[in-house]
Amino acid sequence: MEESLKLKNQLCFPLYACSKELIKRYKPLLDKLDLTYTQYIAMMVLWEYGSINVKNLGDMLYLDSGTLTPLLKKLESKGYITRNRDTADERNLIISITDSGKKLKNEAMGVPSEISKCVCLTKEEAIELYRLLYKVLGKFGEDDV
Amino acid sequence: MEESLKLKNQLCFPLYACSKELIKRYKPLLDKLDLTYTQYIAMMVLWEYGSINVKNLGDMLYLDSGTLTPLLKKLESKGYITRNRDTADERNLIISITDSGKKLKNEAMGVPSEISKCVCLTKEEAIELYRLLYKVLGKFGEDDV
DNA sequence: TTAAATTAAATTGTGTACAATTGAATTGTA
DNA sequence: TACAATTCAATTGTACACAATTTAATTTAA
Repeated sequence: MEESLKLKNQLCFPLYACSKELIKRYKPLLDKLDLTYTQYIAMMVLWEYGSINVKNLGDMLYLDSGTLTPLLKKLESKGYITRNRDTADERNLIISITDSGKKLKNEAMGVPSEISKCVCLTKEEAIELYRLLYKVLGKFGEDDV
Repeated sequence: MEESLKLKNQLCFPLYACSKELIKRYKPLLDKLDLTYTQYIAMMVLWEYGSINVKNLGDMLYLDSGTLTPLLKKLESKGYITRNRDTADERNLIISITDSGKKLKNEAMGVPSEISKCVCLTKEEAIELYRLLYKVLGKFGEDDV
């Protein structure tokens, strides 16, 4: 049989499966913070930068407004962020972290180390995997999709 | 600032982003076959095995019945598969490929090579990425989630 | 300087994903 | 052999994910 269309010969499939399975490992940890994985990566950007508009947040997370708009409204309803139009350019919506959102960071502090326990790679392998993923991602950034 | 919660220091994020971005590259190719990515990987299993029950298909694709049931009904409505209870054990639903589903394979033949053009890795890097992804996935298979 | 083009967020519609539950069929065991 | 436990697919409910479109604001160019 022709090999090229077999599941085991694809690169995308383990990428897709691995991503989903690892995200499942976040669930019990993030449940304690009342966050989903997507909400968590949005909060990570806000913990680092404090505020950002939806466009730039979307560029960072590889998500569009169709995904972010409802997600950010949910984070707003939880009290972790505020959503305000940029007075200098009313097209932009500026997302800012609240005090409550900042406090959440302390509770999230243990998450990365818990997750790293799920990944059975040597330090060197993890670094190589990281490098290869960003190499593939980098090429995508250059293309206009 | 504490580094551990920065987006750029996570392994899961590039995994998640890379998976999504690569799947986007499938879209124009799969649109021609009237398949989504998830439908495509289900068809790949059927092109190889001809028929399989939902449980085993789900184990292979890391998907549960909540995802597969509607997806398989859609593939059935397109005429690519049939869905029949196993007479030996009525709990099992057996998915079988139709002639129309088999013909679709010819049209899909060019997809893997088109996709490999999107991945700017050397042969050796692609092999290493594949190995690392399956190493991480393998560990998940051992755990009971 | 105003009409066309561009940009940003929101909206709409379709299709996953998955946790939790349900219900039917089968299996294990007292 | 009944009945409890298990297994499998389907269902329910929530949350993305993204293409395509819409609307409003801003920028560009004739």
